[in-house]
Amino acid sequence: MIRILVVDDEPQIRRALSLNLGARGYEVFEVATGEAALTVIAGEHPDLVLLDLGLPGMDGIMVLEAVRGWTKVPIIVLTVRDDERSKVEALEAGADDYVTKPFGMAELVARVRAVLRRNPDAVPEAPEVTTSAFRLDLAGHRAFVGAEHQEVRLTPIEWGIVGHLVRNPHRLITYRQLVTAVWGPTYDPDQNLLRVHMGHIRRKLEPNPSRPAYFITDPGVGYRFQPEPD
Amino acid sequence: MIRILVVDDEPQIRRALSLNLGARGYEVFEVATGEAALTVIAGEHPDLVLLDLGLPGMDGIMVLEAVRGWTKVPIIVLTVRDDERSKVEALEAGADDYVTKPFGMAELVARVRAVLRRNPDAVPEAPEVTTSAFRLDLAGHRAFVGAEHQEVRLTPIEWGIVGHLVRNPHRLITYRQLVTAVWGPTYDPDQNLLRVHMGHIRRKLEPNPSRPAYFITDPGVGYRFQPEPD
DNA sequence: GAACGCCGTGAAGAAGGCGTGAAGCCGCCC
DNA sequence: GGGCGGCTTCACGCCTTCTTCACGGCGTTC
Repeated sequence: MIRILVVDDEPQIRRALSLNLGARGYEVFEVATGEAALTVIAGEHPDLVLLDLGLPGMDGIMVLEAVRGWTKVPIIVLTVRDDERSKVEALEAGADDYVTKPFGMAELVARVRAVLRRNPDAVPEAPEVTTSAFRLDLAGHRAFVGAEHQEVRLTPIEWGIVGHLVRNPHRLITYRQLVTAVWGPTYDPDQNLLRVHMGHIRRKLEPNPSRPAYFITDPGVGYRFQPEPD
Repeated sequence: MIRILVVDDEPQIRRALSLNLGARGYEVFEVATGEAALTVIAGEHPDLVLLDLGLPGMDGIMVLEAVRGWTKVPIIVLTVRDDERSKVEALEAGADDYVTKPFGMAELVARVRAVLRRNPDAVPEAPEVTTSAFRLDLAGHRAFVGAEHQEVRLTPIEWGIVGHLVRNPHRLITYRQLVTAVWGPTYDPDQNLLRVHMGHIRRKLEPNPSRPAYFITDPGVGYRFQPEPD
């Protein structure tokens, strides 16, 4: 089921989009403000965002810029502004497509499909990771360790950290990248906080927590996930 | 017994379809308006819908769009309009097939069979879920618990929540997904509301409501249905 | 060898989420 | 009108989780 977030302050527009997209089999969420959009994008990981530019308070461009700091979710901008500058500004800020109101539903749906087609990896994300020590079900938030496949429970923050590392195997992830992925771009916690959580994660998943084999520290930079220990 | 809903405002057409399909062993319902069609589809869950486009008031396309928001029931459109645009419009709106009047009964029956063949999961959509603690008849909205198969009554909202969870076993469903599935994409209730309903559901279905074994909480994210406890 | 920086760990307080009982409200049926 | 069932909200207690702080280990640098 493909999940779409509609961000618009006009209820009748949200309604119309909801009905039409829902009729095409998409699961639709609606929010009216930029702030709420950020929350939902971070929490729900929708497959696509339809974003109105003319929002009260935090406007569409600000949402775009904030969001692009931590996710590549496809975003289609909807707006009444038809001038060249606005288009360039939105696309530069990271929008995937730009639709001016009023628009036909057929056109919008076609663009939605096009953008989703262009980002094929967005939907079928590999939800399972298996190593010789543990198995992670990213989508179902379940983790099993050892030969006995005993289930262990990770907390939401732990899932955030593990998920981000595991989705980028072998890649070095900096502290800041991890922090913005888990807590959002504004948060600036004690440097030690990440270490504490990593400690918890290792204790739950690593066969020998004091000698990490999968979640490797890169001193001074960040962490790295190694699918198979050397 | 495969159940077919006929939606047409002309009584003689309904009659003819009824007779012919009934003779082939299908169970046929008839309604004359789009509004009535929605009610019957929601309430009876027919296995297939024959939908006339030229309805008074709420027309066929509107019915299609409304229906596609919540069910994938196969729909064959019947109409006098033979132009390309109408066909595209109907198929885009979610129709499975398009038949122009006048049509032969043999052809229609063949198309009915073809559409049903194409949607094999539509008919045997497991309307029943059985665990060692309870049995749910999703289609009939009936629930039985314990070894004595005692019936318990769930409210509409409870059926909405349970149904959505149970149709996605093992999958983690976020709060927002559940809320949009039950109350619609606009609704943004007190976070606590879902917890209250989950409490009621657990008290009715779980053997030990204070230690849920089937309807599992994923703290900070949502809920998950586990068909068999570990 | 001492000082420093960085990392991991244990413990403890703070914060927040979750479930629950109770009460209000509303629509419906008797 | 009265009773009833269902939906929603509120307040509260519990428990998990998050966060902070202090400390020890280890390697590097001076």
